[in-house]
Amino acid sequence: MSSATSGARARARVEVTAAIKDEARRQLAADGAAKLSLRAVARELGMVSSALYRYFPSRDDLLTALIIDAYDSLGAAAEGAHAEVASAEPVRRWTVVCEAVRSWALAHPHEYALIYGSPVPGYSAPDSTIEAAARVGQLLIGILRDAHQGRGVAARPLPGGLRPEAERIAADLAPDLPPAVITAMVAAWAQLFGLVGFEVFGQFNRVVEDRSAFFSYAVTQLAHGVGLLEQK
Amino acid sequence: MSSATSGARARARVEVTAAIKDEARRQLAADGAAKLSLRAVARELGMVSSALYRYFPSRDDLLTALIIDAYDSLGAAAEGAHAEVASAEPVRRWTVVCEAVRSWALAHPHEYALIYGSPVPGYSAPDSTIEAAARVGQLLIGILRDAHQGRGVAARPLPGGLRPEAERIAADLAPDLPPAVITAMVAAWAQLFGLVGFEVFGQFNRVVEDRSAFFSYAVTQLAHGVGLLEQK
DNA sequence: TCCATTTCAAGAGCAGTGCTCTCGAAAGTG
DNA sequence: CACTTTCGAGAGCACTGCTCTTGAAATGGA
Repeated sequence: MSSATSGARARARVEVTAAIKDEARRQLAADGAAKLSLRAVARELGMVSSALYRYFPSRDDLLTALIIDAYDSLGAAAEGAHAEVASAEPVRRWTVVCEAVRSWALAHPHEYALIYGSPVPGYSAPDSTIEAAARVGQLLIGILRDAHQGRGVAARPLPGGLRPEAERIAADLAPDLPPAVITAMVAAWAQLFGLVGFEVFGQFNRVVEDRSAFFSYAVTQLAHGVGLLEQK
Repeated sequence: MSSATSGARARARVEVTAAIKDEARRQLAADGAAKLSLRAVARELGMVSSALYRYFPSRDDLLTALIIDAYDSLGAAAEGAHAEVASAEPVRRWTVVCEAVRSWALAHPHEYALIYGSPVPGYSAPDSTIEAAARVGQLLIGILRDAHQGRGVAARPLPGGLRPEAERIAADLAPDLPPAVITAMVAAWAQLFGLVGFEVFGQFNRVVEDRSAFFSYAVTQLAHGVGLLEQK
């Protein structure tokens, strides 16, 4: 059967591709993206460097694959944590998602740097990444939506100048939510990664010591800032 | 005179050192830190690469020098902008400083990435950077201090668990301010760079369009979050 | 089954990198 | 004037991403 035989080839191909990504991820976790070397990956896999180009046309393409995986890994971590408290009150669900993001980032600092640190020079995010990148945001939107339906969110007034932009953002992300809420949420989204980034990248060194307590306080403030009300 | 002659040598040395940094900064601004090449810098300066090691013992040392300069440049930009509104009300001073940080970051994206993006692999910030790095934070603290003396800041209660850490932070940064205020300020400080980073690094692509309006709204919220009161 | 085509690993090679070492010519010092 | 320090130049090492060619498999149609 042609499908079986070519399937065997295809299977071998995905296996090698996966092995390359795994080894690349290992090196990434160990030394960071800057030191990820195609030749070292090939060497570790017992193949010659030029053979690797049959699977990834360039180093940047390998990195792109790792970026997408990292977004997925972070998204899965956040979704998994959220699922365990899916029926809790919104503020709790919000903080749990934020804590999951932080935990993942601390456990995978180099992968975090890959997706939320300085962008790789020549690289511009291909469309394949934007879906994976949006998962955490979607999660937060879902929480706000539930809270909104249960009247657990109080939108604060927007400054007049921001009205058109806020309506545009809301139309794109969540037409069923008040523009003021979704706009505040986008700001909180960025601010969340400011908090996480400062901790992962060492900006809190010699400033914040009890970082867990500090983070948990900060994301609770963030939740209140988007209008989520403590209830029950 | 020995001081004059050796002064001539020393002068030549600082001149060459400055020329190297200038050319390195040019390449950094053009292509980013990853593509900064010692050999290319030397080539552009008409010297051979090995000669450059008389001035910077390694590529990382050159980068460190650029990092310190970037912190200083950002700090100067923020301080300069603040000086022009030094007598305005606190919320305005706060937003002006934030806007200055954003403007500087947008004008110098690669330098911004150098100091607030992913840290360089082997590199750990030497003590010489921490002073330069603190300038924006000091500015924000100063604004809060003035507002506090004018009763223009309302501290929100801290969760009990954060109390010891908040007092530690306050003792380090501003013993004359309420721990709740200074702690909220540290969070806002990190969140500010989350907002700026998302814009500079392209995370707002296809999400936020009118970024100036959005940013100005977000940092005003931030000001209120730390307890700054709008006053006439 | 045989043959043409496609797929792939291997090797050599190119241009570039950071960095080290040695050497000789300056410049400053007693 | 001799002596020492400083500095630029050059060669060279080990490494990188990437390309090209070559030869051996695996695949698929006749």
